[in-house]
Amino acid sequence: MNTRFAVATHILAYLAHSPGQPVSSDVLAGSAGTHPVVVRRLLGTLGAAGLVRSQRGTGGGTLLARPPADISLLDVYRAMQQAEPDLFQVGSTTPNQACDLGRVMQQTLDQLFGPAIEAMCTALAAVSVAQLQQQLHQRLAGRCPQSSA
Amino acid sequence: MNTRFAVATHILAYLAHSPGQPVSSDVLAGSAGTHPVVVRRLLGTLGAAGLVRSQRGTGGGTLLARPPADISLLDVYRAMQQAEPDLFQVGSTTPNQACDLGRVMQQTLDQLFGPAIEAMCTALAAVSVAQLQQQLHQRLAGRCPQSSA
DNA sequence: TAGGTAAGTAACAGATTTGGTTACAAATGT
DNA sequence: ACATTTGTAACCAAATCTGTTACTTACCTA
Repeated sequence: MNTRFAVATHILAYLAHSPGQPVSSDVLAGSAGTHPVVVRRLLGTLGAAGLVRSQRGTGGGTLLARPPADISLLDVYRAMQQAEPDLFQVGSTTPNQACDLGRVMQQTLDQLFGPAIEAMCTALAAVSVAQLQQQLHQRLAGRCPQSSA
Repeated sequence: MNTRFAVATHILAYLAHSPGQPVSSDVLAGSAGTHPVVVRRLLGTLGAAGLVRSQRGTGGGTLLARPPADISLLDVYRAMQQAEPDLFQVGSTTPNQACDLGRVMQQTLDQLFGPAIEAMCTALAAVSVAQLQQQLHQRLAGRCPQSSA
């Protein structure tokens, strides 16, 4: 998998830390260790999925469009998948269409992978950004409440 | 994901079709729609994981090292992961280590993803190559029992 | 033992993907 | 007006992936 999912989650967790306070792509990029444009690309995807809202101009930035408890990792997954459809997909073979075995292999694999992907989605749906933030807060053990990079 | 997992599964299903009968990488490549060397690469990985055995020379080829009922898709997954460790892994961010948030983000993400990956593994473990072959057989509805490409 | 067959493996090429970067237009507040 | 920040397009270097060639090693058979 690419880093997009992880970075997107990172961004959302950061935004959850500053409720009501727009955060610039510069700050987010600094925290996630990437480039502001990369962040803005991801924010575009997250915005299209209705997870964040952005404001241009002075004092602008991005904030969560919903309470962090209402955003699950599955939402993030779906948002990223919308932009890049084969994130968890089983890589398609190009089986020999002349061979019957090859011809039905792809659909059979897809069907068998269905439950596996579904199971993963269920697990992702069980985790909210609020929970993620809480986890982070626990690990931080009080210091560095939100800023510092 | 890359096509390796799918092709490897394809290969195993094909081998399950010809029990006790060594199949050459040429034949397997023909069925999977790829190059014999690609197949041999994958067979090397599968062999290292103890899923297949190969014989060189005339009449040689590869056959399953165990009954297809004793090989799960999780075995395949693990074999491929052995050779390429981050198949389903959550892509690692390179978060700003100066920021406390960045520092704990990676391990927190890993922990949260744990159950999701575990769920997927459980689902994969529930499907055996024998079941896969049976599925294929049903779809083929009788014609093309094993060869033809 | 000679020759053929097939696996094992290294090396390389072309295509694709990915993340980072620059550049610039559009919007928004001061 | 002017500074700030998002929104995008374009491009680059690096990595990755699949296919391919070439060659060695092992094994079987005539």
